[in-house]
Amino acid sequence: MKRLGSQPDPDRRAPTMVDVAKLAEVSLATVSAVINDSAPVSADRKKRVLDAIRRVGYQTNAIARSLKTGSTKTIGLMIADITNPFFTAVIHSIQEVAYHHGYGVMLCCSDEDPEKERLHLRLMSDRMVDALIIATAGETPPLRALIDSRRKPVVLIDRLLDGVATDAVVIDNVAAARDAVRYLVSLGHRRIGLITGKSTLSTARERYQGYCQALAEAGIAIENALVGAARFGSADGYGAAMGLLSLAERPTAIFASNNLSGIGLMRGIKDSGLRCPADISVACFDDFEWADVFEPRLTTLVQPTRAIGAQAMAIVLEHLQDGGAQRSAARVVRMRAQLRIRDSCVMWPPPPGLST
Amino acid sequence: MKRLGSQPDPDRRAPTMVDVAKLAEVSLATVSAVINDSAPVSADRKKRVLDAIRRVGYQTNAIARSLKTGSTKTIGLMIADITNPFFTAVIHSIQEVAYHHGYGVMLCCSDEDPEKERLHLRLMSDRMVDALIIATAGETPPLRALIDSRRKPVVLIDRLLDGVATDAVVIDNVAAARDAVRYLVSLGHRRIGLITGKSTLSTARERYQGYCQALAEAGIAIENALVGAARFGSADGYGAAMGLLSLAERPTAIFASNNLSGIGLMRGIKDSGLRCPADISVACFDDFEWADVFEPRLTTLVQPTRAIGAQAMAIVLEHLQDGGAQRSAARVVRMRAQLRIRDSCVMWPPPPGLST
DNA sequence: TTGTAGGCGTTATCAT
DNA sequence: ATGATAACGCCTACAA
Repeated sequence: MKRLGSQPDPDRRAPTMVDVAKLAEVSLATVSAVINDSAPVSADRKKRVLDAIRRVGYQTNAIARSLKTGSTKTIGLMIADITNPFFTAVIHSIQEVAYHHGYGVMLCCSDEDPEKERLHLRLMSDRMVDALIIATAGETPPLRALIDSRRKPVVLIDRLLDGVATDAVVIDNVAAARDAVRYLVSLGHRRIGLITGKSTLSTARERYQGYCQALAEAGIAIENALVGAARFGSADGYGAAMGLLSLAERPTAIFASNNLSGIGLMRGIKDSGLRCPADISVACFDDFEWADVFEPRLTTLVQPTRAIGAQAMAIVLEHLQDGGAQRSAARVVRMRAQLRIRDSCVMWPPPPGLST
Repeated sequence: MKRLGSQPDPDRRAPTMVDVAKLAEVSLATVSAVINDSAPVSADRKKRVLDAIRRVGYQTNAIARSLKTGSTKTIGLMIADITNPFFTAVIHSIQEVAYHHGYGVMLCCSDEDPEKERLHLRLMSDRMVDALIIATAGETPPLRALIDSRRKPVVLIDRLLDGVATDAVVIDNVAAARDAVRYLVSLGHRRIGLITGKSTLSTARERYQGYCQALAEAGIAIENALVGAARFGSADGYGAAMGLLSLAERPTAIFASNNLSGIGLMRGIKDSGLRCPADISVACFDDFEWADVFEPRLTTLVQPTRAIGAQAMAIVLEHLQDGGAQRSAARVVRMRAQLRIRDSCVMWPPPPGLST
């Protein structure tokens, strides 16, 4: 079937610099010079070029430019779980400063699956992103190879990788978890449960460490039965919570070491017919918009999401501007999370005469 | 300062096809043929090429490929508010199917700002994305121009644009809002408040319409005082809620027409010393993971986020595969949202003898 | 089956 | 100040 001549041509070639050059009656080099302001051009010709650009509707072809310059002006962002408001906030911040500096962001979600991460890494690498910011789902050989090749800046966020020489921005997880558990202890709790994440994740390990430290300080022995393994997902969190809650000697407080497991925990408490905080106190990692609008208002550890993203981008930009100058030793920036005390933790044992 | 010879070369050139060809002692064309499987190659030479690829660590340079083929295999995704779990879920779904078909996703957040949207549009357009999926912050001339140029597929999601000839996938907002308000009416409510979004957004307008329809059906006059204007943000929602709640004759139920304004509403109720649902019933648009783990469990309108994303990508892929065949008339796919009844709405007036 | 050569749209180096 | 012209890395007729 023939194409109808009258319809708005769906696929005419996009105008290029040569179209502009022809119309303006100047050389290609001149057009390039005015576009990039890379060489002096007489006012007269400059105006002609600018006019021509407008007339033909010329737009830079960033692909061609990238091929020539070797820079795509886009950074790759790999996130383990885009469903998690913590990451969402970080993405937002990264995308904002990236754009502000003329960079685009290519997003990939590994869904906490190292295999998917591997594949996505390849996709972004092929597309020649200038740098990568990664919240990894767990180390893979290709990731390590990528970092070791030192061909492009890689900055890790949120999760660290052991013995990998690259920059990173994370929070002080042991201090954060310690703060939360210390607080629980200060309220009188002695049987404090923990819901952890996969031990392949540095965050999970560090938070576990913080939990142990706080307990040790208080002279409380750690009981394995009180730490429930989940994988930073709400379904897992639920399972772990149910385990903890059905213990013969139930914990009086539980610390959920990320926000999704916090959901699972709250759901578990509800399904067990228990009430928070009357029957059990809860603190959890990561703050979110809803944390204070329902009952109980949740006590959380709030992470500086905006700063994490901004810092990661700052490091990336620094590398990109140094143009691959010999980078100094890998540096890991540690930020602090802050305990936001609300209503989900109460004294234990409950003071007499307190209504539920 | 000289570069030290011993350090791991930070910026050696990435290997290209010619490096592979040399090592394998074949021609460039042969290498290309095996990489793209675009022509028959003898087993012997194929093996040599594959080996060489591995040995030099060759990776396709998608930029160069794109320049030649005219396709970047990446789709641009513009989202109005990445902080909103609804969009987050849609992004997730889009990115998943995109990846599954070998496409990358370039993400931009307009933050509900048409001006930012304009700028980001340009950024993605320059980078030659193959298609665009847009949850627009409001129409701008460049967006309309982009669509009218018909140079690349554009599919709108969530929000429609008046009189714009392009595909879209949205939900039936009037039906959804009508369902929610009908439900409130069926519970006995007559003074039902509404928190709307910016009237430049089709979703806000349609949801308002649904609200009006349900009221009309029930023979209830609509009172302007009962509809609070917000802009789909939680702070605005809070303001609007406070207005509604301080009315001399307070509504007995409020419908928040998106999730962020729902937060604001719940916060407002709390700050007013009111309780939900005892003092006031609440229903709101968009479901989210936390909606049922706190008190009260929220009654919401759940959107088929996964399907929305998948459908949008399906349309995009269809266009991309047709290779710009004359596309039929713009088609808008309407999906249904579903009312999920939980505990935040109760009968009015309250039956006697009901404890709070 | 394999190789040669031209071009995708830019940028950048060189003469002029 | 301006204009040819050669890359950038890949794909693809076309020729051998």
